[in-house]
Amino acid sequence: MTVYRIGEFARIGSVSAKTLRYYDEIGLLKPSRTDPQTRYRYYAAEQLGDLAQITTLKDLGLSLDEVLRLKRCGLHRGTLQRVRERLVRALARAQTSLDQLDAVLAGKSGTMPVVVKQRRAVRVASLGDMTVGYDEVVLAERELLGRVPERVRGRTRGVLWHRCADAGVPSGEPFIEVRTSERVDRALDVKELPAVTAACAYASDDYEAAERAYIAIRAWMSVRRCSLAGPKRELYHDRTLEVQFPLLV
Amino acid sequence: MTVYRIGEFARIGSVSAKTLRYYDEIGLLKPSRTDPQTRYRYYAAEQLGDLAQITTLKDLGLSLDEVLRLKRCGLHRGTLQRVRERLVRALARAQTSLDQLDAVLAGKSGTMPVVVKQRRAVRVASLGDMTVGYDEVVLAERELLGRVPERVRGRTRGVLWHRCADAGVPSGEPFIEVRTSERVDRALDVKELPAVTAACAYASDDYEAAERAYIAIRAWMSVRRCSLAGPKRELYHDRTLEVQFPLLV
DNA sequence: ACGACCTTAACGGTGCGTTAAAGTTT
DNA sequence: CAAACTTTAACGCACCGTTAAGGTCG
Repeated sequence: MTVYRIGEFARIGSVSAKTLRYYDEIGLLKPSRTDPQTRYRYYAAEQLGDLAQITTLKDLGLSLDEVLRLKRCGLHRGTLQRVRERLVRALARAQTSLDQLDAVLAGKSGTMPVVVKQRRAVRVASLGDMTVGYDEVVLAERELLGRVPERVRGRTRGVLWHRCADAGVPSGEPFIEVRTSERVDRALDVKELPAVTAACAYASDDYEAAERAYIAIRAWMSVRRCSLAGPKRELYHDRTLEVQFPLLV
Repeated sequence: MTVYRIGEFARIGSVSAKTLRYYDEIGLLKPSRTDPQTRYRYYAAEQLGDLAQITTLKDLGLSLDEVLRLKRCGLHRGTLQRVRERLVRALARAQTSLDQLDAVLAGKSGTMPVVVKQRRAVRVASLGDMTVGYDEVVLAERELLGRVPERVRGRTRGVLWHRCADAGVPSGEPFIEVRTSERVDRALDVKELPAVTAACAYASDDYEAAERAYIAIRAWMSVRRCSLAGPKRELYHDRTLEVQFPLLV
């Protein structure tokens, strides 16, 4: 019986000696014999197959821990299915990232960052659904602020756009967060802004920047091939505007 | 000017407070103000855009270090190209891994592990090109061994298959590694086995196992859509057989 | 006896998550 | 005053790469 010391076995198996020591340590691949005197590890040729098994599974994206469990329990169908799902997700992610990046490289660098965020539901007060021009929305905002005293306000406020400027007369509904514990002016409409997954971009509080944010999100969505799931939102964080496009899950 | 403490800024930006502290620590995103007394971090709303920038780049697969460099040097074309290449590779890898896994899930689990290895060039001696039947190869091996004394031999030996059994009469050429420093029987053919990238599988030294290894590699190659680049090799590691199919880069 | 090998031990790197103990703000 | 926040510090994670200081093999 020929045996191999760690270095040669590593060369044949195309891994490092350190890797083999590590696999020994975690019980993934024990040398067929270890000299108790010198602690030298000796491997048998048959273990090349085991090592190949490990490296292929690892290359498929399994963690060493999963490989270990598979080794103990036999090749389990369910585990492989889970791995498959991970791979599918990784594939999709890589694909959209690539499309995304290509869009950035193609469009002359004028793009703004777009991020996906989960937003929780928020209890808000508004003047009720209203169709108005752009300027009227600004006035409505002011009126709303006047009707909601400081101690009732949350920190979130903004506008729900039921219809955008590009579809004729814009229709916006200013809102402001209110604390759940507080009573509010009965003339106001109090409702729950539903939780959403949204594509978001940030802009300083001028018209041009906001326009660029809208363009960026639309471009982003066309690359991702996803569609709108509700009225767009604008949120004011101090003087910074957060534009949100709700997405279908 | 409204300012945000780390917790709220983190919630708005959809990251953890710990992440923000880390970004501060590595100089990626410093809070607009830090109270020197309490060391509390205070963020400004405008920084939401910077944070979004960071998270999008990170989601594209850049390391924080790369994001940092981009921030310092401006969005550099070359860097984005490198990222693109990484993404393309990741995509290809995920795709083939998935195909690979699906093949395993489809074929009734009888598959053997196949791994890709780089093999260095090896100086070998052989009896020269020969067309022979399977049994004759075994005899030729014995003769070759007889002609190469122990002290000249390397550890690698095996057979080059110039033509396989499935293409009529098999044609194999046994070889054995020889040390570069030594002279060899002048009747023998001494040459360099070129370095290759090969798909490898391991089998115990019986005919059936070897056959399964061949089948496994062929299936693997058809999934990967890659083709053969030279004669197949069989290497003996003690009583274990390593089957190698050289691949086009 | 020499060089090429092997051993253990310890630190490093990524990008934070997760306590823990203590101070701050509302 | 208590609750909800913040701070630093330190360890942990996966998977080894990389020294360093010392024994072993051919």
